Amino acid sequence: MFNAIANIELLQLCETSEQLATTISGLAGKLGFEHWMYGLDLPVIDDRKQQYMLGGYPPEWVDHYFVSEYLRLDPVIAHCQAHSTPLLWPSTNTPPPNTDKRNRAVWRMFNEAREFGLDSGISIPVHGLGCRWGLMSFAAKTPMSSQDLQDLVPHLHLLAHCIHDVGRRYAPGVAPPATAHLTAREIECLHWVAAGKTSWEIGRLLSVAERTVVFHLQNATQKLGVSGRQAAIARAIVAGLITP
Amino acid sequence: MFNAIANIELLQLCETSEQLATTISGLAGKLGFEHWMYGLDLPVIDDRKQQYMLGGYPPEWVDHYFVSEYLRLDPVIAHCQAHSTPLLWPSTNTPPPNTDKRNRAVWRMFNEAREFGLDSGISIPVHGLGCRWGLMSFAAKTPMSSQDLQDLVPHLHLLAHCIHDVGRRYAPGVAPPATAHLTAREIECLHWVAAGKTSWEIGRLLSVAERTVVFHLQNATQKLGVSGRQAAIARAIVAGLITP
DNA sequence: GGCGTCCCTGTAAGTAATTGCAGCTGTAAT
DNA sequence: ATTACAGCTGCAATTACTTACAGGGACGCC
Repeated sequence: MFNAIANIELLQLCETSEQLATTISGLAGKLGFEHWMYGLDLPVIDDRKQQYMLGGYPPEWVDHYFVSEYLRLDPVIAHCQAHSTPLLWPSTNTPPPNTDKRNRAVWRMFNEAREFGLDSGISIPVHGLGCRWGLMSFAAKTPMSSQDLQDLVPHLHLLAHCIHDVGRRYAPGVAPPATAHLTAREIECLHWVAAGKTSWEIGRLLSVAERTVVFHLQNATQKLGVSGRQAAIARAIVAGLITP
Repeated sequence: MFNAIANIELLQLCETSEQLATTISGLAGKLGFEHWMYGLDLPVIDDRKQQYMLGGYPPEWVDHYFVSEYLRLDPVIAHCQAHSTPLLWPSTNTPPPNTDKRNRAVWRMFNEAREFGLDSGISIPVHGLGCRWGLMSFAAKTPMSSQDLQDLVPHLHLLAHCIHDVGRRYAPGVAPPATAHLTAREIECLHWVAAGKTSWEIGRLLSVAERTVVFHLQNATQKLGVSGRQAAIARAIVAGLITP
């Protein structure tokens, strides 16, 4: 029904954001979804500044979403940040959960979404190099059968990740990580410095002079193309050189 | 053929590493794969120290892999670190690529793997919260048809991510991020400090006194439960609070 | 009103990082 | 054998961060 490999190749061919959006719309439509959205670098603090978004929901819903500060409430966001598994949106027939204040707000949010033309839906977390994360959502205007939706899950999940692999190329910010070739010692020093150790302490740990640690960190900082130990830590982490 | 939701639930029920391994073996076997491996926190520098591995290949192959320092050569590793899409291992009938030195080494590696009982295979990158990444591989002793393998891709991809969601709970290291509630100002300051700015510069950017920036960073550091600005940066990044 | 939280600011002493200088060893490749 | 590079070390001056003292203003909530 759905050739994954062919789709990957189709997506890889896209050379602009617009081309990608058109291709995704075609694929999503074929699967029965009128709306889709790809979001990357979603901010924890609620402003629409540095995030990258593709595709879209009805503009009225997006506006309503932001003015209502749903970003902090939305369980989809929370799930996608912390998990890797797809999340099916609550369906209409689910009864409202018990009398928790937050739960009722969430319930209201999904009901409002339906009024804006977002009925059945699924969101897939996408995580990638450099601590970047985002999500890919598919939504249908009319209810879909639970069985149909479940059959689609694996394909949508794979599709989302293929889109992610292409889409993040066009997201602004985050310069190409340019995996600099750091030596083992440099990585070691960065690792400890990211753990909060001072140069002197690292010297003890590695059985070298404090000066030597400074030296390695200096070299690492230069290779990473940044200024300052702190920026070096950030770069090393997003480049996947250290895992603190 | 394969109920994704049921599998997720099956995996979520696992309460130990061993239980998880047994469940995965069952699922992988049902799909025709004798071997599978889940690896997390793969080190860039080649030692088997802090990584977490589940399942396994023939021990002889693993030993050979490490003594040959294939970790640096393996294209699967490189792909999984930088991408989110599955990678099918080169099949037997693929002719050896042109006369590149590295390519020939890679070719030799895959051929050796076949001799150890790893014929057809697929690797799926898994990325998750906190810059952790790893991969999930499935391998069959006997060649599988290209078509069969392609049909399985979406299911294996989803399965890998479900496994990842459960498996990383048992990986050592990395304490639960414990998403501390930082204020907007604190996050803002952390963001700039991760970019290499000094307190004074951030003060200019935010139009506040240098002292105030120090104050916010102090609070943030305390909330993150670490000591030192550098450790705070690392924590904030892996917790997804900032994206530098 | 009282309480909590966030935001803001000052002084001052102590500690750590940054940057410049100069020099040493060992190993691996050409 | 020369070159290149990784690893190692010392001294010194400047800049930046850490910590502990102390304080005020604005807002929302019960």
